[in-house]
Amino acid sequence: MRIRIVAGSSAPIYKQIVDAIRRTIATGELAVGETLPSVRQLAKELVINPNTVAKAYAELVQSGLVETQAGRGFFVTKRRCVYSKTERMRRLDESIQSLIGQAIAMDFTPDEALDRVRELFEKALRNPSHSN
Amino acid sequence: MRIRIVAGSSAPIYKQIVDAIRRTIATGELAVGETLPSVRQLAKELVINPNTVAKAYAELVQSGLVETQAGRGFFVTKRRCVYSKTERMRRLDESIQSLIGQAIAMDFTPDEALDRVRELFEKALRNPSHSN
Amino acid sequence: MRIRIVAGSSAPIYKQIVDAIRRTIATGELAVGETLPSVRQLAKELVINPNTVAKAYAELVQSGLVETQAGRGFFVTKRRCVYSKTERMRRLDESIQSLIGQAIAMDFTPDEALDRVRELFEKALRNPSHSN
Amino acid sequence: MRIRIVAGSSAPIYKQIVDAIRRTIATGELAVGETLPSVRQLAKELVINPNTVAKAYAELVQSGLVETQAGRGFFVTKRRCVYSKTERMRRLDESIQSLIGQAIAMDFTPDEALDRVRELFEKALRNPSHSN
DNA sequence: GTGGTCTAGACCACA
DNA sequence: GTGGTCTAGACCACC
Repeated sequence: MRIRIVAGSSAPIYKQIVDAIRRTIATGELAVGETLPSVRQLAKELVINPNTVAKAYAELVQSGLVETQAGRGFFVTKRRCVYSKTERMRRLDESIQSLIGQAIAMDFTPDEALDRVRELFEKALRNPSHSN
Repeated sequence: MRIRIVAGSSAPIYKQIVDAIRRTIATGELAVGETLPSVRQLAKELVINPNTVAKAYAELVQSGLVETQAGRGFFVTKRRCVYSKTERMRRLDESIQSLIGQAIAMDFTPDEALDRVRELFEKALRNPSHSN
Repeated sequence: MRIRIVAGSSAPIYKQIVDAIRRTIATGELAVGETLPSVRQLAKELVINPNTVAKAYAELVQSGLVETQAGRGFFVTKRRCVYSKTERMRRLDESIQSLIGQAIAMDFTPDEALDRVRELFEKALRNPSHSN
Repeated sequence: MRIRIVAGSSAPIYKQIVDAIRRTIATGELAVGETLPSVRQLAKELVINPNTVAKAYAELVQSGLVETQAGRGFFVTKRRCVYSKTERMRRLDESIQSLIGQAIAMDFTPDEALDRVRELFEKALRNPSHSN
């Protein structure tokens, strides 16, 4: 698995990792039961501190996407939908609001933004993460 | 001009101000050459620290939307784009990718997510950031 | 608010903090909207590293009991039931299994353990945390 | 003797072995003076690392439940209590407090929680740790 | 080798 | 003042 970290991004590194792995799981690139790269290995690969990776992984565990066995590693869970219906909606809305903020702040029209969302959505589902 | 600050929002207060003013300018509510409310007045109105308003104004100046003349106040300047097209696109995509990861990970279908994006977008434009 | 940290405990410090605060919230000792002690202050009080407190607080945020506003502090949320029904059950069972493991390992009879659980439950609800 | 190891369990493998054997001794399934399965045999049976079994046995020896005679194996020793009464109580209470925090925070009523505790307790005793 | 916890300390963003 | 991120490095538990 290859994750690209964008240094100049506004998003913190650990968030970028969470996002990236969430996508690889969501698209099935990382299948249920598979192990994630070890904390130290990924940290070395990305040339960042292991704690930063650990923080990202901890968030994935919290959200139920990933489980951990001490001494063995992190595994993609089969369990899903940890959150209640309203909570899922709340979180989706939060993400969307953040997107809208970005879009409006940069003068994209709603149509431009929506088109791009649709486009990337299809790409994500069709061509799971074009990296390997 | 009236700006409503949402305390519980995830967006920092100064950011909310920046966005709100950006939109009042975009919609023409605040025309080129007009003056913004003074820092102290707006701070009093919103019951927040003047430093926070000052910071928001500084960001508007920085982005080129607003100019300041010492002792006279802040003025709407002629609009110009700050980010290059590719830079804008890159930043937008970043936000979108994050949204998609969230949505798929929480088992929302693309249609559900897109509909919600459209919905919130319209809401945001109809009722721009609680300012009116 | 007073939290006692037990050095010799098998539970990690940050877990003890989570538990303690969870209880003060659950019993209403810390009411909705109230602010938690600041990270640095609590760290100083407990003579531990601020990061450890921050980790505990982060877990409370994740579980929806607490919200944060950067620069202002941590607040008790009114939102509840972040988790789905099955997830709540799963988490409850996990806690119970852990308890049962302890109890059996130390040769408590089920009746002894159950009585004690009942007793402490009543105490918790009746006499919110006998500390202030 | 048959011990089932649950890979996905939160409890470490060696701990599961310790608990399982402790219970076979408590129930008399393994009588005083009897020998435990050899480290290598049990490891092979459970398809785990012999070190893990060795560690479990070491803990049993440490707790006084089991003795070892070099070259001959591990034997069940006469039972004695390891922890003082107050120490046992303190540890149990710790686990219970944690459970109560969880339960109340997730809006379970004491009755719901207690019923579940009782239920899982009975299940645990009827089917002691998947060994039989 | 793996992850888990904790410390110390830096630097930034926010109010 | 507050929290948020990241680093460096220690020590432990587990496999």
